[in-house]
Amino acid sequence: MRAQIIPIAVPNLQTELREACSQCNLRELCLPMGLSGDEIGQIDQLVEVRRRIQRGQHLYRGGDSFEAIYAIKTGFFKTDVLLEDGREQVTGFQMAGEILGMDGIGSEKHTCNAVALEDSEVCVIPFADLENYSREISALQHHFHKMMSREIVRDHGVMMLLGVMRAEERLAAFLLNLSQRFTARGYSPTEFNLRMTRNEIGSYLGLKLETVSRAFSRFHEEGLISVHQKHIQILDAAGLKKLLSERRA
Amino acid sequence: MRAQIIPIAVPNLQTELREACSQCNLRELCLPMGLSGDEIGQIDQLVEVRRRIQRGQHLYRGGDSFEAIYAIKTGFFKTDVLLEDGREQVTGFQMAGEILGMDGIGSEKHTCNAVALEDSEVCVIPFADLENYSREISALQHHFHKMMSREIVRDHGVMMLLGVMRAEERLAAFLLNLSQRFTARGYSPTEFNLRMTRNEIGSYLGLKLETVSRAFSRFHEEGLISVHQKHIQILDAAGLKKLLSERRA
DNA sequence: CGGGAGCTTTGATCTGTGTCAACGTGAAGT
DNA sequence: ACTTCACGTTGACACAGATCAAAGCTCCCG
Repeated sequence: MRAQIIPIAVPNLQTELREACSQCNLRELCLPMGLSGDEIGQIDQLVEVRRRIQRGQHLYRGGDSFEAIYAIKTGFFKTDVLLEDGREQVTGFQMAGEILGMDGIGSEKHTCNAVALEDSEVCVIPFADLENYSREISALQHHFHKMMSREIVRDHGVMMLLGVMRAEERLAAFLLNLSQRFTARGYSPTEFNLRMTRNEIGSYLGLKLETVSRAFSRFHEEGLISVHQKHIQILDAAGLKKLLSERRA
Repeated sequence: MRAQIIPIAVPNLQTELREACSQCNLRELCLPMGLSGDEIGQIDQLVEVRRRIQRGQHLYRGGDSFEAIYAIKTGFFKTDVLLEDGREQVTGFQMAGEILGMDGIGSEKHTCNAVALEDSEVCVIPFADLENYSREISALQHHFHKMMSREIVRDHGVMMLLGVMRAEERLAAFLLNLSQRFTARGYSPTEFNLRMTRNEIGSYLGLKLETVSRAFSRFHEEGLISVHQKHIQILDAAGLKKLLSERRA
């Protein structure tokens, strides 16, 4: 059921592909959201190239020169920033239809790392082209602004997690957020596989992996979720939500 | 030396004023950064109105409908988000030349509160107008994208603070960041007055006010800074930087 | 000039999460 | 089937920062 893919050999095991937005089943979720049929047709040339990124490989690294943003076609990524001493902060997990690379616009260099957590494909959107099309298609311009703004709002949510929530609140918020995003993509709201390790979850939530593991176990004991390794089932979403709204003395 | 200001009476104690970007001494720092003289002239009509916000008043609140972004002409703001139970996360402190309100683009409503920490003036930039001008003036378009991107990068820095740094590292990073921003505005790199309370600093850094106070005292004892109430003097910037790069076992 | 409100400092104690350590588990390869 | 390796779980203990409490400093207002 997936659109036609023509693999072409390229350097370092990544494969380039062609694909038009107008044919893409993510068009309602991704960059073209809200564009008319005509307008989507106009931006079909915007994505000239798709790139495959194997699990564990970097899409880009902090310091790489910024040329393009990337729309995730399939797969799952994390972005992180590193302190000189090696401490890592995962700044986000991104899934199909989400955009990577907007961090690089401001300085013309990427400022974080983007790593595939499973074999993935991204649509390469040369940024200069995007700005050109944006000047012609105001719906595209506006939607791009919305996406950047939402990234800022998302980041505020993470600050809230990190700044004021306790460990179990953080994990509950994390699970509910994943559930909601999987739902928007047509997957089960209650059952999914985590693509990231406990350590990566911990780094995102500002916790150590042991604390994440204990919180999972606690949720399991309390019947809120069922956990088997990376497989998660949400048994009591309302219970998880209650954790968030109930303030401890 | 300040440009002409014409006060006009308006509701709720705020005053509207007119001011052209081409006359503004912040033009090298603010939205018009990098525009040619001609281009700055073109956007002079973009800012139709200036607004005075008294200390303690809101420029906007979460939930307010989004119409405009704001360039700070003078003064100092904080932005924060609230949890239902009242816990507050300060997401940033903004000073002259910085932009407020980009959080609202994505949902057409503001998603945080912006509060003046001292009597302030902002230039109101109607967002629809900004998008229109952006389609004509590509340097403006590009610079606006850079500003949004930098906001994202800034937020990643805060996540790093909150996620992986210890209390004294957070405060050191905070002070160095303020120092650098004051410097960029022509103020002393080593001596300034904090506009925010210990509680607000704590909320920004994910710490309690007592912890912030103790960290200030500790820096003082160690000769890194001198603190008298809100007046801060940085005595050993290198020492503060060292705190950041030295990892504790 | 006195009183009070808001903010800050400092001390004593508590606690959630980190740290360290040992063991369990599942997947991949030989 | 056995080994290996990366990842996950669990327990015991430590500690950074939270919490609780009291007192000090400034500035404003009457």
